[in-house]
Amino acid sequence: MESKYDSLKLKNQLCFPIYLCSKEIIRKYTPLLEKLDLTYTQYVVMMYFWEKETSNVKEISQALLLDSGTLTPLLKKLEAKGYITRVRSTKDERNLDVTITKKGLELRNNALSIPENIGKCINLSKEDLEKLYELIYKVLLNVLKEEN
Amino acid sequence: MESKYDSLKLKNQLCFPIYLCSKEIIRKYTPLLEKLDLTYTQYVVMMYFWEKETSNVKEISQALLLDSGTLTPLLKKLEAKGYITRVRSTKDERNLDVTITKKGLELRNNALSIPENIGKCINLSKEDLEKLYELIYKVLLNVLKEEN
DNA sequence: TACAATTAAATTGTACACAAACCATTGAGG
DNA sequence: CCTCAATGGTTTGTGTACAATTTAATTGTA
Repeated sequence: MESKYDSLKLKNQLCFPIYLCSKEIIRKYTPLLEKLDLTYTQYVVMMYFWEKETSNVKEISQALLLDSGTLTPLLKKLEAKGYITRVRSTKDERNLDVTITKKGLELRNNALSIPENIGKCINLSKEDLEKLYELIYKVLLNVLKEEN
Repeated sequence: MESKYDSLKLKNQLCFPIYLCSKEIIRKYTPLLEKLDLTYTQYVVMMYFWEKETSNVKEISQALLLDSGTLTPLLKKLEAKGYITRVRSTKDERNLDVTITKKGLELRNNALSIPENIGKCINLSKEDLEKLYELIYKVLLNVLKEEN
């Protein structure tokens, strides 16, 4: 029987399974990342630095869609672990120059097995993977596009 | 040029856009849910109670994949808002009977416009929506299946 | 050149999210 | 019965996550 409340049923929600997927995949990462002494978010930031060795809070924030209020303590933790350095820019003291260290760069070698490992958990065919990637990106762009 | 590190590039990660999607959609919910005095997680729990008026922490935890350590304070907040009641079961004092109140049930009427509103942000065709739903569910089941 | 507006980070406050430890209740075996 | 293992929930500790506020530095402008 239909009801005007059908759209509020959990099984008709798209966001809920996406939210669960995100949480549960991240949970799969946790034991793998423990060996690197990283959390998932820290791992994402390290992936960013493996591609761009120097940056600042604003750039990271824009690239990873993370708030400065999230990044500030997170970067301090990565600095404490010796993976990055944090120094005020001499050109513009408002900016914080964040740079990966030798230790941080070397960490990448210990992370090489992780993507494969997670891929096994996700366990999709190549076509499904590509389609999912395409659709998730489409949603992400749509959600970010809207200014309302 | 190829590199052995390619699999660690952010753009080759599937989890990252899923994680962003989840966060950003939830962010779209926030202003809509403000009118109901709910956060996203609280909203999910209320949707659960709109379908099942009485439950307990263990059942909710299993249905929504939320830890009891997350649920305890969250349910206390919903109780403080008057949307649910929390009473120890008389049959087995270990269980907590959680029941939606009249006020909590009535709240559903104020939530009716939300799914449509979010749908507009996500802005996918019917086919894309169905495909995405299917794929996300497939991933979720795979990730949950694995016991390693 | 003062000084208002802007900018980049940091801080504050609230709310998950979950592992691990804890605690009270219950049920099962001796 | 009595004890002890199992169960269901709560608490504690750590780490995001972000809105809103604050602070310090810089820039644009009268």
